Amino acid sequence: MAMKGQYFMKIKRSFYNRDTLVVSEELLGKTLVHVTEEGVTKGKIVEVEAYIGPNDKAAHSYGNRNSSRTKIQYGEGGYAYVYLIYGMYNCMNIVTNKKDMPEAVLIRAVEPLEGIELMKKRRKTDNIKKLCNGPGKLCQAMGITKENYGDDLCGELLYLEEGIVVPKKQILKTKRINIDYAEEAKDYLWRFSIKGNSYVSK
DNA sequence: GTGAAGATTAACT
DNA sequence: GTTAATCTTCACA
Repeated sequence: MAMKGQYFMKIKRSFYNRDTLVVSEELLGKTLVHVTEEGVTKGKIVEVEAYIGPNDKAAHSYGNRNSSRTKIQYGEGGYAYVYLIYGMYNCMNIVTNKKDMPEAVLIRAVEPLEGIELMKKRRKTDNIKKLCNGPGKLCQAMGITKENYGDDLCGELLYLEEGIVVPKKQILKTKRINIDYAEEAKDYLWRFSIKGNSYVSK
């Protein structure tokens, strides 16, 4: 089989084992891939949020809380941290930084690339713009559940591929949303999105 | 063992 | 703008 070239290379562990804010920015434009029995779905990451445990009141791992839920964040980067929120929706995070650094990046929105029919079936809608424009929605569309908790992103089922490189001036930094309880942490500009992309969440 | 709250979404008024 | 849906996790006893 011919060399696929850099645009389809799987992202390596070393990418994730770096500073969380740097990884967050560089995640934009990359392709999220999930292989399931029903088929393959791919989406371009267009919006993310960083959660840096020890100093981030919004993070589940704030103050180095280490529970059965957050423990995956204490390992190496490059693993999936999936949790159920409000009893109904799953949210997918990518664990970043090195061992004993409980940090992660929440995937908030992707642009559907492959397996769009499957996404429509799972989401029960034909509106492409609404398939993956939110953390709960993209997990539903791509079939990501807490069964994927701890999955190795350097494995074969759930991983990232190189995508387009997003120029700095197209990266929008804004405050995170829906975390008003987090006091001063809610003002951090830790939400990154691709400027003008119509698939980001509302 | 018991209870409160949440990194959301869709459907309402 | 407001609210219900729905269940795991965490804090406390």
